[in-house]
Amino acid sequence: MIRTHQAGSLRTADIGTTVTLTGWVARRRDHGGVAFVDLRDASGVVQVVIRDEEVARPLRSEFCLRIVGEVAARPAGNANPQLATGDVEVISSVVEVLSEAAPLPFPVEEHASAGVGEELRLKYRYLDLRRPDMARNLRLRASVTRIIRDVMAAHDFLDIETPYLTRSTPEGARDFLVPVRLQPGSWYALPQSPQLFKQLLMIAGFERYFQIARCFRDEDFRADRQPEFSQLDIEMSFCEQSDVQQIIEELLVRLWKDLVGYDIPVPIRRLTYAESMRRFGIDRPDLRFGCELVDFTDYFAETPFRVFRKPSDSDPDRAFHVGAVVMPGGAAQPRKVLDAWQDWARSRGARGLAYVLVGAGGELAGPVAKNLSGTERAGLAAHAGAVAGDCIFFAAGDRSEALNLLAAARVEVGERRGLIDHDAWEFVWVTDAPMFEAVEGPHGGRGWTAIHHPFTAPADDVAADFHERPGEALSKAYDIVLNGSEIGGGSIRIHRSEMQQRVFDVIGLSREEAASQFGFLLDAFAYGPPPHGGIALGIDRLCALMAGAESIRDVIAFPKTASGSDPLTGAPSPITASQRAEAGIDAVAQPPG
RNA sequence: GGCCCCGUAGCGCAGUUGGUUAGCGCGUCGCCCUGUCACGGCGAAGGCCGCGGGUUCGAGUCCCGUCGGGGUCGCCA
Repeated sequence: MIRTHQAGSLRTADIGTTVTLTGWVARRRDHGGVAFVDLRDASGVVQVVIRDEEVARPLRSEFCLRIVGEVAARPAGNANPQLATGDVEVISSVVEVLSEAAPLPFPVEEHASAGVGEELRLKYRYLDLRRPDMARNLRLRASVTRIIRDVMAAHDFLDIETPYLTRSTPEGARDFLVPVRLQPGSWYALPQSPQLFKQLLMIAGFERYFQIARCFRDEDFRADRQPEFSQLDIEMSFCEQSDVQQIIEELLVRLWKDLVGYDIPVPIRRLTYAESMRRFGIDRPDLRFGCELVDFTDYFAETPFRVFRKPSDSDPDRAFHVGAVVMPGGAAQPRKVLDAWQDWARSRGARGLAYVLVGAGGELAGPVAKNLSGTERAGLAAHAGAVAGDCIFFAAGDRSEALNLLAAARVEVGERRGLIDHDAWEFVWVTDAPMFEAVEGPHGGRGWTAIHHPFTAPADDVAADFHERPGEALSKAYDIVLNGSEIGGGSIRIHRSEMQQRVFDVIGLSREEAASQFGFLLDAFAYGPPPHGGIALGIDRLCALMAGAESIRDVIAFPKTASGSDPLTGAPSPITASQRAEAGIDAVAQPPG
């Protein structure tokens, strides 16, 4: 006698044996004095024949059963050669109802998995997770973390936990805060990432650290953003960028080979940030299709068309840009559709999206064309790389805003024209991002902020004059991008106090502020920190992409809705006055000393 | 915080220029059929049309507000 709890794993080789199965009733049907129960567990479904109708009749969907029976081949002469529930069935001798089930709030069968409201699914998440596709997602996720631990262990990385109750730092995203009963008026913050702790671990001499860490950020939601999320956090000492990339590539190759059945070509291609922005207008390019952007800034330098000319009153520090993206076959779009593109652009905060249609004979049409000079019209299609029948979309203005619009237009073109191969896996490293970007200062002046984070090392630390011209300084940062989604990012870190101090100077963080917020890290840098660097991979996004899920909610067991609530538990919820008092929420912290 | 879409039976949806008794499929319940597998047949129950105002002789339908869900821009070092 064999015992098994894996209904779906029964095979023809098991015929003749007696098994014990546990699971849920997926379907029950009566035919010819025989009752059939499709019994489902997390591994799949098997059909059980119950000869006692008195036993079978009360069974309803989602009753939890234990069944003892003999595995049998299916009888010949079945009208349907495509067996729905496996190659074998079980003839029951004992059927025990372990627990009954109320009528379901929504269908649990796989074929009905689409189309149920998300809120309802989350309220009954334990039923939602019984659905085979959701169960598959969570099993996939478990496989991902298992392989991560395998690969990390094979390379002697230590799994070290860091605090979830830690110090609030004003940099970056909004913190989730936790009141502290023992020190009324003082608060912990939940970590946005283990960044500072993993750097301290490097100083402590653990040369290779990893952790699958939960991170918390109190920002608005997206389909790929939750307030708490998981990342694979890695840090290494005495390493270069290529060392980190090599580990990640080995990991990604293993994951995709074992779980997707795809061989990722290595080394994964590299793009510099500058090249990515130039060709795709974005630092996370989708390389599954072409339609690369074309720079028209110089082409239109002397244009009579005002929209494409740099305004005389424009900020001299902000680069002016005219760029284009070609929509193959786009000239056939009716006026109504072209107008809809304007609405689309305006919904993204742009003034509009200029376009020129290339006619069958190469002649240009559309409202923009007549504003251009004869010379400009003559060379336009060739410069854009457009042919007869194409539509050329233009964006003009502040360079970062124009590129932003063009990048979105490029993806939109790819989707509308069906240019994106949805079975493709296009990985790319994007490297050499700028250290800083200009921001409005607190009093209206010009300031700088770190693009990656303020512990990222400058690309050339020999010259190391980044503080002289912050806008031109590049960093040793590297992001890993898959199909237009950023799935991870990291950098080589600064390991010398003097350089760290200069970064703080550039971003306008005073010595007092730096000491107050990061003093413990700066102190640690006084004790011989090794050169180090690392990376973090977003596990939720990674799993969502692997599973083909549209939202990371589909690879998280108990996610939250867009307003941050959990319909299952009712969290977040008000607390009582006594809880509030005991937590010391309303107390004012006494300054030390 | 801005913008867009959606809220009709347990679930998924339809509901015409505002018109009389709000429909369909699945599910549920009852009966029948019986090696079926998204079985089939007959029948029944099941509705504050998210909520609150307004316009109108009349509102599921139009307007305003609000709540909830989803998407997106800002935001996410």
